[in-house]
Amino acid sequence: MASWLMKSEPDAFSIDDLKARKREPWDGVRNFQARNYMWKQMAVGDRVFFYHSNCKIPGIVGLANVASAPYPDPTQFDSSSKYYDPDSSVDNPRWWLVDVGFVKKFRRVISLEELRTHADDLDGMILLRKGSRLSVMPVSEVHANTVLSLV
DNA sequence: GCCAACGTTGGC
DNA sequence: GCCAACGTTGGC
Repeated sequence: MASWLMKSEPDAFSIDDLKARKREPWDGVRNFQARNYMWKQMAVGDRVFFYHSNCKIPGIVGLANVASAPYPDPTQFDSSSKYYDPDSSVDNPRWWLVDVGFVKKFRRVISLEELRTHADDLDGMILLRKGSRLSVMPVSEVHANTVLSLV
């Protein structure tokens, strides 16, 4: 089972929202690398670390899982959506997503600041790389276990 | 709100 | 194919 980290701005969609909704299509991703992870590499049941970005205390706030096979992001075909992509077509969709399912909310936030204090164990973690802006990224087994040990 | 870092676009 | 310009991300 692979592990992933997916970022969300809590003002837009938080771990509490996922808890309430149980499951959510991860729409709106418009970055090719992030899309490729969802499209080509994720498998149903994979672990997902849910990360709150662009907020007071950025950090990992809980666990989710990959709850569906990849399918075309419907928002790309919706001209009223801010994620509408006129260059995409139903026959040849450009953007793919998976559904994400709620697993658990951590009792506390494993903040970015805290993660940085474990630089030895988390060496090479994409999230911690300078300038990293990926919103969907793989997490190695070692890094995943380190994060879980902090919870 | 600032701004560094990055991805994407488009002119050439 | 280069690269400047632009828009976005996201920590601070």
